[in-house]
Formats: sequence, C-alpha cells, structure tokens
Amino acid sequence: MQPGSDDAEGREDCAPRRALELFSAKWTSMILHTLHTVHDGRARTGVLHRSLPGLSKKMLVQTLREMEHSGLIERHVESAVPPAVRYSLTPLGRRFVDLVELVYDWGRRNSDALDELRPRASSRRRAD
Amino acid sequence: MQPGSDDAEGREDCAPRRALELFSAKWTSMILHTLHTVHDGRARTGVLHRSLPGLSKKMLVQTLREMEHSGLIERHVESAVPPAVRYSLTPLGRRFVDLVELVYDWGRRNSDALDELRPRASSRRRAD
DNA sequence: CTGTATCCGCCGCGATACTG
DNA sequence: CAGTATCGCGGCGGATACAG
Repeated sequence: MQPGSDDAEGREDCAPRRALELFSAKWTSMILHTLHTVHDGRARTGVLHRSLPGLSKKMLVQTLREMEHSGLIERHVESAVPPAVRYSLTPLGRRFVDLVELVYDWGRRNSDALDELRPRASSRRRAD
Repeated sequence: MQPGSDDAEGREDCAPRRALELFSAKWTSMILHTLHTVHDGRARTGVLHRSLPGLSKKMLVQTLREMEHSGLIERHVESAVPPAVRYSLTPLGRRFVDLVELVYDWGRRNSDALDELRPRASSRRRAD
C-alpha cells in the first residue's frame, strides 16, 4: 500500500482512526490509567515505572515520548542534577483518560463474558 | 517477565486488560465498526473484505478467527458450494461495538486536536 | 535518576500459491 | 468464494551497556 494513497474506507474517518491508534499502542492506555488513578495525573518517571511491573524501561520511555508527541502528556524537567522529570496529563490527555476509564468500566461489567475464553491475539496453534 | 507471575498492577484488573487487548488488535475495532454500521451486523467475507481496502485477506481471516474465538462474532456457513459464509455480531460483540462507537465519536469530537500532530508510533527519527 | 544506543530474537503481516 | 500454508522482511521489544 502506497504512502500516497489512503489506507482504508476513506479519509473522512481519519480522526476516529487516530483514536483507535491511541488504543492500539500497547501501553499508552495503561500508563494513562495509572497516571490518572494512582498518581492523580502527575508523576515522576521512576515512580510510574514501578507502578507498571510488566513494562520495560525502554518501552516506558518510548511510549512516553509518543504520548508526549501525541499531545496526551507533558514533560516537565524539574531539576537537572539529580535528574527529576514529571509527566502530567494535558487537556487532551484528560479527555482521553475519560475514554480509557469507560473501557475499563466496560471490561469490569463484562468480566464474566471476557473470562470465559482466552483470545490470545495472533499466532495461536489450535482453536482447541 | 515470567509467565507464572502477574504482568502489571495486579490481577484484579484483568478484565479491563482484556478489553484493552480487544482494542489493541489492529483491525478488530474497524471490522466490527464496518460490520455494524455498513452491513448492519451481518456480512459475507468478501463483502466485508471489500469494505476494508487496506486490510489483506490474511489479516481479515486471521482477525475474524480471533474475534470468533473471543466471542465477538459468530461464523455461519450458509452453503458449501459455492462457499458462502456470513459473520454476525454476538451479544458481546454488540456491546463491544457500542464502546467502539464511543471511541469513534470521541475521535470525531477531538479531530482538531488529533489532526495537529503525527503520532507515528515507534521508530521516529526526530521529534519534528 | 533519566535517557540513549546497540544487538538480536521473535512474530506481525503482506505476497504468493494452492485446495475445495 | 472462503480458507490455509509458506516464505520473507521489517520492526517490536527485551537485555545490556553507556552518558549526564
């Protein structure tokens, strides 16, 4: 698929597509959720990292960069030595978190249906 | 990260996590959206495929399998020769589509903020 | 503490060919 | 038309080492 051509079902839906992309990023939603509910919208890198056990440092930083670039969070350097950096939600980030929380709520409401199977996205060997 | 240990911030949040996984699957939401809004919740494979220009056949079928396994859709073989298969939303699928539509709406409402930047997930060489 | 750079295995995903 | 199998590449993401 060429970079010049559109990718799927027309351009008029590109904004919703961007919203889906935000959710597709593996850790974005969880980082935002943690930042919002655990740290009240503002936290230092290390603290955030410790709140997300399965997340490697590399992915944390990389995702934070993307989130910053997407306008979901802001990066504040509070001291240079020793380095102290805090990340906080932007207005867009706060609006997106609301959506993320809706997804979390949906998951909780449908936990019984979701627990019944193992979806195991991709590369499954058998439907068993 | 070991398979035996939990992966992030505890198990009590596994259902929300599953919900996020559903969104993380690249095409699931769009297929569901198309199936729901364009085909009224029920469509044949080829028709669905033609409604999603950027999606390869392989990914379509693979994603449909996963969605079926996740309980979002049902597969109906309506005739064997020539093969005619239809996919339709399950109750869970219908509930999930509602959520997907919320995300689409959110994207449309925030299209101005989303259009201002190119998030380009991963492997970016420069911040602008 | 915060962040970058490099190496590298794994697999997501498209292209192609084939079955019924 | 619906689906599977195989190959191949690009990049996701972990581990490690390094810098300020």
